[in-house]
Amino acid sequence: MRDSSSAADATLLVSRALLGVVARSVSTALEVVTLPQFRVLVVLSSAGPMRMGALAGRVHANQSTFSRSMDKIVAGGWAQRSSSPGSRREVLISLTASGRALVDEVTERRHREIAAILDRLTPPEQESVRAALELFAIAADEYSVEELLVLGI
Amino acid sequence: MRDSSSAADATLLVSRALLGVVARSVSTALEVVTLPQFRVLVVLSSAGPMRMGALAGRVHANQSTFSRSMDKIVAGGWAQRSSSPGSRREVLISLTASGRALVDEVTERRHREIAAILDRLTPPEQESVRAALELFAIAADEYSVEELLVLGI
DNA sequence: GATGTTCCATGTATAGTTGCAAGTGTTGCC
DNA sequence: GGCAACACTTGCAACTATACATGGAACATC
Repeated sequence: MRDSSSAADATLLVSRALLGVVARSVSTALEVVTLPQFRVLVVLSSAGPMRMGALAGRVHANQSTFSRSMDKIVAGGWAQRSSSPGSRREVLISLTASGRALVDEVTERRHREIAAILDRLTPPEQESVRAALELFAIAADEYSVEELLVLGI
Repeated sequence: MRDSSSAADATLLVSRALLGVVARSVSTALEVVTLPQFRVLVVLSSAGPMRMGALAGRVHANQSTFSRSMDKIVAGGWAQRSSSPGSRREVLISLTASGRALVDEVTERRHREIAAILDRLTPPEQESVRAALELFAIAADEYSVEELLVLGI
C-alpha cells in the first residue's frame, strides 16, 4: 500500500486528464441530447436493440419514467420504436442512423484526442505507456463498468 | 500515428475503468446532492471562497439560475453566504464543514479505489505504471481542466 | 374461455435546472 | 446630490427527470 500510493497519485492525475477528454468528447452531444438520454443511446449502441423494460433496467429507470423519456428520444430522431417479432406486447427500441452517428462521433473524438496526446510522446514512450495502461486495465477489469451509467458515459 | 493507435486503444480502455472509479466515488454524494450542485462544491473546494458572479461564471450558469441553485445548496447546509469585506453588494460563498467533507469523501474514496487496483500489481509493475501515467499526464497537461465541469467532476 | 401475469403507456405530482426580464440595494463617478 | 454601472435576488415560465399509482393490451396457464 505504501508503494502504490505514489502510483495512485499519478493515476488520480491521469484520471483528471482523461476525464477532461471524456467531458470534451461528450459536450457537443450534450447540446442536442441530455445526459440521461445519451446514456440510453450508449447502451443501445453497445448492446443492440432492446425491449423497453430491459433498457429501463439497464439505466436504472422506472418503467413509467422511461416510457416518457423514450418519447423524447424518439421525437428527437435518435431512436425508434418497433414491434417485437416475438411478442406483440413488447416494444423494441433501436438506434436510428442519427443516434448511432451521435454515439460514434463521441467515441471517435475521444479516440482522436487521446491519440493526439500520445503523439507528443516518443515511440518508445508510447510503447511503455501502452504496456502500463494495459496492466492497469487488466487490474481494474474486475470492477464492473455498470456504474459508468451514473455519469452517462 | 500508427504506433500511437494501439496505445490509444489501451487508453480508451483505461479511461473506461477510471470513469467507473469516478462514477462510483461520486455516486454516494449524488444521493444527497445533484450533479450540478456537486460541481459547485468541487469548484469551491479547489478555488476557495468566491463571489456569486465568479462562481456562476465558473460553472457556466446564469446569474439568476445560479442564485436559486445556491439557495438549495445553502439550504442543504453544504455552503454558506457571507457578505464580502470589500463591498457590501458582493456575496461571498464558502463551503461549510459538511460541504468540504462531502467533496473530500469523494476524493478519498476515489484514491482508495485506485490504490486497491494498483495493489494487484507487483511493485515493479506499479512503478512502471506510475512512470507511464506521469508521462501521459505531462503530455495531456496542455489540455484545460475547465471542461471537466461538463461532467461535474 | 376465465384468470392472472407481463409489458407498456398514461395520470398525477414533486423537485431541479434554466432562461429572460424586472426589481433592490450598493458603489463609483460626474 | 444625481445618475449610471454593478451585484445579486425575485417573478415568471418552460422543460426534464423521477416516482407511485392506474389503465389497457397481449400473453400464458389452467
